Amino acid sequence: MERYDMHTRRIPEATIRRLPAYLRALTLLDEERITSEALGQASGYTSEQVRKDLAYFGAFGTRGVGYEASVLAQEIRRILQLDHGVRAVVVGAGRLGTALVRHTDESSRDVVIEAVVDINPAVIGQQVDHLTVEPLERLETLILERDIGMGIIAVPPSGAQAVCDRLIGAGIRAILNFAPKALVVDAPNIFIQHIDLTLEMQALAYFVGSAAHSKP
Amino acid sequence: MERYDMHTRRIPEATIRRLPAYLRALTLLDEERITSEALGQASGYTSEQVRKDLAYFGAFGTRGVGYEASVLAQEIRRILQLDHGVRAVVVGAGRLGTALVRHTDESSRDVVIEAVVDINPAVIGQQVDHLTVEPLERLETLILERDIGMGIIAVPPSGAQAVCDRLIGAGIRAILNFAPKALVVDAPNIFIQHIDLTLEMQALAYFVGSAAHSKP
DNA sequence: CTATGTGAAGGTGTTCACAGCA
DNA sequence: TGCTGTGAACACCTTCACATAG
Repeated sequence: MERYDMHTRRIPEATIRRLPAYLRALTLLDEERITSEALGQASGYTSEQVRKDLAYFGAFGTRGVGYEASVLAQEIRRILQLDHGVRAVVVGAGRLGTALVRHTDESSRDVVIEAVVDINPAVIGQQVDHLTVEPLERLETLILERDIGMGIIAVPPSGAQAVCDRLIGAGIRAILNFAPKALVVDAPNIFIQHIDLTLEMQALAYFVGSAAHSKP
Repeated sequence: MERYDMHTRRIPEATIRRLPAYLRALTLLDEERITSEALGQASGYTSEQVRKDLAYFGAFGTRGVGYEASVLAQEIRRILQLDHGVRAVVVGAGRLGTALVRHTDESSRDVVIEAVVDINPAVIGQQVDHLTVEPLERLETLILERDIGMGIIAVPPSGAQAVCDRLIGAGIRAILNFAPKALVVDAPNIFIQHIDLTLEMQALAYFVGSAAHSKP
């Protein structure tokens, strides 16, 4: 018999995906206290969603008042594991890979890119921001040595599956894939997020003609 | 009284978002005929999803056989409006904006970037691939003259809302937003897709600890 | 009297299971 | 017989409505 109570239940993925938006809104607003209404407004969701999402993790708010921003932010960081430094490796130091390294250096210090690797001898040894491009062979070693938990795939589609397999083999369980390729994974408990610009734009094309509303 | 029949109903957004993946798989596989099973495999979805998605638009398949690839691909192009050229404008010619122009030039000729604009006089007039960066003031003119239906926002968060408002004012109904900012839209029938790297990575951090499966 | 926390209701999307047709 | 097309069942998510606590 399963429990379906609010607090013992597995957290919905949709909730997890909204938490970072709440965290950013809290930081930008920089208020001491905030209501679910204001937080929703700032992050692009409804007040009910905000309250329900937060309630999965306990009762952080004060009825009639709202939430204490600093407490809430720290709570969200804890839930997302951002409080104990998540380290990532970027595979592929092409245009996209280098752009990612530079991007994450200037925003979000919560997920830190610890290494960049590439298969091309011409780019190995080159400097990308504060990092030196290392050879692909060293992937597993780097993951082990630097306790890396997240892999970011920024290689051409032909190489993506092999990289994915090696990341999983090395113990990585969270992958962000920018290669325009559907990755096959048979291991359990691996979470892959795909970001595919071409697919996004083609889907958007549909709405150029017949459009509907959307949330962030 | 509303109709809930398969074929008169509004197409689910989830379906629309999978169609581009099917289209790519069809192109890559380059077979004459294909089953829902094979198509699902190649695009990362189940055969039932493939069949149900396609069935919204009619019965393209042959029972006991499968689908004719070329017919199916053309059907999907038509549904997504990719058959009559969707044109887009990129706002912001920074690192991300220029990367987008270059990216879409080399893949996907289905959505064509027709113009790049920026507010910074230092970059106006510069060449990005085959395009010349034009001044932001010309945004509305360009959209009108070149019949542009899609806007891509690649400006810093502080300027994103203003750009969004102008795009909508100029008649754009489909927007791809790369600015790390929740955009507020009150006009109806506007579709906005957000791509926010920082939020994606922070959400992924959650799964570094407790992971679950995912689909492309 | 305000804003949270949460059951209940309503929607949307996915999976199952099989009827129906080549 | 094999694979499509599709109701029905199920799971997930969002919205509503309100009891509840400060």
